[in-house]
Amino acid sequence: MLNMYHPESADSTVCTEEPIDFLNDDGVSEDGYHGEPSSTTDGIVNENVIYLHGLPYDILSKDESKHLHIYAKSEIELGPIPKVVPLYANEIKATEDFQKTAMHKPIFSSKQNRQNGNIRLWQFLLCLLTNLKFNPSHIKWTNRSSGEFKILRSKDIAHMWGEMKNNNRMTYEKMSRAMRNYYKDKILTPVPQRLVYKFGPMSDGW
DNA sequence: CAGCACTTTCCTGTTT
DNA sequence: GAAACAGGAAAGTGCT
Repeated sequence: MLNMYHPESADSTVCTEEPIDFLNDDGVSEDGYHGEPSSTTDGIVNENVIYLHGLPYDILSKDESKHLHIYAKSEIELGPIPKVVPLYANEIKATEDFQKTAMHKPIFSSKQNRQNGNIRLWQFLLCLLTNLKFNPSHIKWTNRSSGEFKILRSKDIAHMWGEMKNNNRMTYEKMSRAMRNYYKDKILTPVPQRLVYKFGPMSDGW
């Protein structure tokens, strides 16, 4: 997978008005880029979509000078999404500097999140959302700017959560109960659609 | 060991 | 009927 963008132009508010140019350092092949991304870095998923900071952008066109013209989908805004994210749940656990590199730091700095060093369920979900290994195949934003997301592969995600906690008895039934506990504290807010949740005012980092 | 935060487990009932 | 959703209640886990 190729890194396709200039960090200095991709960092903040790419977006809705003007097309942004991205240079392909290795050249753009005639047949485009297909198939699954093979690394944690952002890049072109297929001829129509590029990921930046874990978020999808439509590729409008590419020109002879190896520039891509992209637009964010209308509901998407670029936030402070980390560039470096872990690939797998067990890798998250094994990575000692997870808190420094994988997650945006406000997630771990707010008051209600620093009781202990364990990752919380909502942080785990946010991590999956910022990782193109799982977004959009397992979990995806349904409204990026409002923090609304949908779980697509409930069994797999529950299993990964269990893996994370060394608990092979975890199910979506039980994981979703833990998610509903968040409603009271406004870490998540309910959305009246199956498998759709939304980050609330007491969560951050998204 | 105690107390606390955060689940996890179980359960009954409801909704999609 | 299966899969999700809703919460109450109690037990378990990891930390300070």
